[in-house]
Amino acid sequence: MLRAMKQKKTTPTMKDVAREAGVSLGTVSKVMNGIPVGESYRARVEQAAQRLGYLVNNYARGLKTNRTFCVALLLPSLRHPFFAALADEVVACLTRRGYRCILMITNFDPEAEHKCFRMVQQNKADGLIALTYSSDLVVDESLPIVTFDRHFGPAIPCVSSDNYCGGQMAAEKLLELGCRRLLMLHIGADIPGEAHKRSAGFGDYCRRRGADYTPILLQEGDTEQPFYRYLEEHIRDGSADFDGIFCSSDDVLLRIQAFLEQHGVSVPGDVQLIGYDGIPDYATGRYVCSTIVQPVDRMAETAVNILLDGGHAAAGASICLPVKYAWGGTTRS
Amino acid sequence: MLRAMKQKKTTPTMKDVAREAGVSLGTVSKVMNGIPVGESYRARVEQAAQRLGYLVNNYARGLKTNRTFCVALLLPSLRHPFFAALADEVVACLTRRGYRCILMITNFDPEAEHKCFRMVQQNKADGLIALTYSSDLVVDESLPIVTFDRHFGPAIPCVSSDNYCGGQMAAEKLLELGCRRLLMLHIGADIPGEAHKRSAGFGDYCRRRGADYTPILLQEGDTEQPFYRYLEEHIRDGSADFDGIFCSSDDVLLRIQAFLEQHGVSVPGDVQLIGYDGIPDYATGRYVCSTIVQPVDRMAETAVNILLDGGHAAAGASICLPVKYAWGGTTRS
DNA sequence: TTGTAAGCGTTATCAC
DNA sequence: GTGATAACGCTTACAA
Repeated sequence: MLRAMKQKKTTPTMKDVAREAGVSLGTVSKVMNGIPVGESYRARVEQAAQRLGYLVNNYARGLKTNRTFCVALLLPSLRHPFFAALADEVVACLTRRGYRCILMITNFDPEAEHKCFRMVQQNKADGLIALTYSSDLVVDESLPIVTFDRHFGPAIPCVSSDNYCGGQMAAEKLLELGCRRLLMLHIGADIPGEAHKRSAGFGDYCRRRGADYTPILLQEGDTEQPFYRYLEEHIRDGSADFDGIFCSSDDVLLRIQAFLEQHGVSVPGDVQLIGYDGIPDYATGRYVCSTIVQPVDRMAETAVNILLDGGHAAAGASICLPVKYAWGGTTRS
Repeated sequence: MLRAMKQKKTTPTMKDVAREAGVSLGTVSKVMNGIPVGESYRARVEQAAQRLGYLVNNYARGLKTNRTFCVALLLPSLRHPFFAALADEVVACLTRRGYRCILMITNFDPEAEHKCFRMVQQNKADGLIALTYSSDLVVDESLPIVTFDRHFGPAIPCVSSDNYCGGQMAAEKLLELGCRRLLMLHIGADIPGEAHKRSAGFGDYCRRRGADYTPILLQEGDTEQPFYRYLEEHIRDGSADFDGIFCSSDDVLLRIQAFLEQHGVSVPGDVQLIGYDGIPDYATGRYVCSTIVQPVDRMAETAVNILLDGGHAAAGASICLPVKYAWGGTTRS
């Protein structure tokens, strides 16, 4: 197989296919786009394309059509399994629908978030799915956006798990399991989003049932020190003033659990714990603690569907997806 | 604020900026690309761009220049923290260098991988970073590629942690900690990549030291049943025939540990365990087990650098980055 | 230096 | 139904 002269390393274009197939440019375009065309023509074009290894150039197409089949996903990090799972599912949904995903990681940095917004527009992504903590999301109105857990005004749909209901479920479960003095440990309660509804649901339920409960609310970015201080002050010789705790997320729970056990309090013997998120452990596939499970897959799918189908029609729609309680060892069964 | 007639929702183009600034198209282009231009012109163009909220259209630019500042990342999944961490770091590196990242998830499906390769070319990504299990990677020669852990011929650079050395370190450590009858549990040993060197290093070290060791090698995709069967057969009344195990990854270790404890064998009291990967637990920030730590950040950075700078120069370069041992509770300290 | 114009690879609007 | 042809928004010789 001699190939003496270095082929000009130029990928084949529609023009090449047209020449190869002996048809015109427009015809090739039609074939590539599934637009009806004479059967014999279609065959010749497809063969020619095959022979040449032709693939349509998405950049050229995007320039013409203003559709890039590309959606940007903005997340704070991938180090947290909840975010990772979300990304995994979003990419899967987008792929199924023939879209690509540009992944952007902000590390919780508002400036990085703004840079990303700019990049998204510049890159002509067809839409943006964002889970962000910055309070001001400034981006062109014409760009379809869907957020997770965060409200940016009525024009921007937000999908989340049913945090309020989840909070209620946690309270209900703890009471049902015999807890009488409840604690609620919430970090990130200042964010004007969905997540703070977890504590609202929990509190409302307790109040309605006349249950004894103490909320400790911390701001996003705070240290969890106040939690530990409180626990310390309310534990005497391995016996605690409380017997049930609802934590605003599983990772908080895990740290609290370690702290309790370290102080001679047994879980779930003395104190029962329920968290929020419900991402299975990667090694065992089991939940790491008793928890309110967010339907990550449905959240991802819903976000993608709203973004792609809803257009601006679904604007203002705030979707809460149902959660469920799952046992994971930190409550009695 | 009256805005009776719906503005034509068209984003400003260079032409608009040129008109607004009273200069020519080419001048605007030069300004946007940092090419020297009269100071007064530059100022006027920049102001005009600002006023109009102009951003250069990357798709049009890419069409002209054949550079998209976009790199594709191909991973099997994001549900495994090692992959997630890798993705996190790769995106961070790319972002620092002004690149975007198209994330593709294959779920270990070879067909999905092939689809992705096609997409990458079609999308005119500037390069591809891939961690794949399919044995035949078919993709245009002109597309720069870097792999993790996997050799695809001399033309494609591969970055990995120093698996061989890691295997040796594990053996050395276990012997140093007093283990005398070692076990090596490896899954995925059939893949012609880097990871199988973990067991090679372990085995070689044991042999050189005349240490007693038993390897159990499983293929990728196999069930881990043979591991458990072996363990079962070699445990009598909570005492085991072995006192040290090297697992090919942390998640295998975690399952083995659970199994042992379930059978009355204490870790690290009776048996000490060392894994591979070393991704910290997201809740505590600590390693979930004693392990050989892969330098995820350096691996990501190296891959990105080779891809972006090395061009085809670094072709064939196989980079092994140094690992380290870290204690995580499954060995004696 | 700055302006002009020819493409880059598509799609879409026309006459044919 | 098929084939020219004019955009799409930009870069880049090249001319002024």
